[in-house]
Amino acid sequence: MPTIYQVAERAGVSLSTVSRVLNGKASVNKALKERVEEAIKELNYRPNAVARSLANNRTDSVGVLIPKRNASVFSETLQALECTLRKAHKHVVIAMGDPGIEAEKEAVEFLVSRNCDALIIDSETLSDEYLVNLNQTTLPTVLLDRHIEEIPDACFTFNNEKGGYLATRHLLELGHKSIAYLSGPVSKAAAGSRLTGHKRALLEAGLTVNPQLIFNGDASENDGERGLLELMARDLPFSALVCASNGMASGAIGCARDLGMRLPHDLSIVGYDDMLIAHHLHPKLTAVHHSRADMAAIAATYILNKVYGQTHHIQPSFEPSLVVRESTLEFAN
Amino acid sequence: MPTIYQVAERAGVSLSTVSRVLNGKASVNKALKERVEEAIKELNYRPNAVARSLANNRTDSVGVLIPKRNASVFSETLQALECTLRKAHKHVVIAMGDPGIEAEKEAVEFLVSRNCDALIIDSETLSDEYLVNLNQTTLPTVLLDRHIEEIPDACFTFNNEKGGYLATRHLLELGHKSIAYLSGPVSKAAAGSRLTGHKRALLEAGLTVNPQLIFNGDASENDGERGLLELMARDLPFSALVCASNGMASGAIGCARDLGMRLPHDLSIVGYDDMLIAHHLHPKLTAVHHSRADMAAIAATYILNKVYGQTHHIQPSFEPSLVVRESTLEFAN
DNA sequence: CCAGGCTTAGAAAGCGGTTTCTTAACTGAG
DNA sequence: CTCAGTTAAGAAACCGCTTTCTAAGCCTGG
Repeated sequence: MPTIYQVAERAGVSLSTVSRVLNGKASVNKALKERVEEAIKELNYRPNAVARSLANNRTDSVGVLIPKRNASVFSETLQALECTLRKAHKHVVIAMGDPGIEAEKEAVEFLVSRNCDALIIDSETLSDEYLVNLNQTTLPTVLLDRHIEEIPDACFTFNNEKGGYLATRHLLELGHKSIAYLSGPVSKAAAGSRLTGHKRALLEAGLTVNPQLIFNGDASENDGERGLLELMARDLPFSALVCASNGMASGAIGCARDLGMRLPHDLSIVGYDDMLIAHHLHPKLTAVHHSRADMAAIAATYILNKVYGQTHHIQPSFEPSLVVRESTLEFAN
Repeated sequence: MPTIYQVAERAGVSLSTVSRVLNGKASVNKALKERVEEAIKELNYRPNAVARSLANNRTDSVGVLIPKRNASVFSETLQALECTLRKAHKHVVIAMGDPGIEAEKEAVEFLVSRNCDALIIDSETLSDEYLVNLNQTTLPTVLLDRHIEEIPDACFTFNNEKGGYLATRHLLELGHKSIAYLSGPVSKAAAGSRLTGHKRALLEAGLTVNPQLIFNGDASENDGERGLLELMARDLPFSALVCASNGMASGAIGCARDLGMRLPHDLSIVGYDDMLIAHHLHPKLTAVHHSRADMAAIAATYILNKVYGQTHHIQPSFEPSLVVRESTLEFAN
């Protein structure tokens, strides 16, 4: 690998001049500039990124921490981040937290020790305090799908309340009056908001919220099955079901089928968020959609602006929408 | 951030001594060593990875190129790579090729320009010649799911022939005699091998290979549907179908259902490779499975040995296996 | 008791860039 | 024509660490 020194030698100039040509910050004589550029081509020279980083105190790399969650969440997010950042010549260093707070802290440490310029974190586990501290004292950090009071600018979240609202309103518009709900863990803000939206839709429609129609699970496929069984055991008839995650929807659908129900005729089901699952289930699942890709791209752009002094326009718009597929049907008596 | 110099000062030694303590390569006086370690703790010192890289001419980073293919392939591979490499304190820099040879070359360039120590590439697009040259003249490179004659050691592939064989043999064992086959693009080695395996199973069972029962598609869901329709139009009865990709299996299942067929009673279907889809389809899809995670982990370990002089034992065993779910049934005349 | 061999610590030279500082040359105004 | 004021190129310091080189100190054996 040729160095800047060899380029200078070949062009008959000092290495400062070569550097100036490379960075274009200071003016250099046109003739010299051309000689340098020629030398660069002839030697097939490429500046050493490491040396540059050392001198600049900047690595042009962004650390990304995504837990080993389900495949589609993971890859959609990462693909969008990588794409946005690479266009700006930043690279993505990745760490995948094993579940567990210690493992995730270690992953963050790992990223920090690699001298990333910024961090993008998607974690439910790490504490507010830790993240605020990280952001304020160590590295600029943005959070995906999470909100923390102290650092609102650094947080990017979906409008889960609206998502829950949309799901339920869709069913209401189809004429359903008795709508059950499989909730994710309400200790998590996202699950709580979705449920809030569900309730708002009911109230707006003049209906009452019946806690007997709400099941609290952990968002897993397994709990989808358990939830449906338990709701049915409560002996309160319902013609539609909102699942706050597509994993639960998948479990519920399988369970319903095992029970001999015909879908969507006997039960309309709305799911949430995982488009890959939604597409492959049968019936194809009507579900609330929000674009993790959009969120990721915006978060990455925010970093570009904040850390690298770029000036992209950001329009933080990633509202949920409802994608109607085949799992919901008009209420027929 | 404290530097090694400040540590030296505080410990009252030279920075060479601190360096030696850090790297443990040369012996240092026990008392001094303790003083240094104390100073490190007190200052909360962490060596600067960039400076270290510059001095060592080594970044401890491995570039990974994975095309933006389907989510589960992507994330399974990446998760395994990251996990294996991080345990060895190497980090993963990621680039995602947009489809297209130029975009992928650019992505490789990007990784090379970041001074990665090695490359792990999963690409169907890049030419043999380019990859051989890359491996031999630029950076140690390993290839995932691809075989190139000139650099056999650097290639890690699945036994697709065996996979195709297993799929078909399963159906034969269930008593099926007339088995249709939806193939991926035979120009790709993997698809060709699977088909070869399929044929071998037929021949072994004393059956003949009927080209009328083979459809060549592009592995997409869409072509699964097209394929099934075309095969049925050929008016040659078949009781079972092998799909060389789960995408096609998904398309075929949807199509079969639209045609009013009952699965698996009217048609047994075997799929290939994507466990996520296989799980969520209905009926749950019996499919050939091979572990991309295993392959990725082994490839990463190979890099660890070759580039970083480690000495892990490698046992390159990732044979395909058949996961029987619900989409295949005994042939009942 | 002293020469020779080892061990160990410090000084200094890189690694490959960026940037400040210096100086030489050139500009234009008085 | 001279002198202050710019401009542009080179010299050198620096980023933080590793490693070679040098030399000091110790031990051992003759």
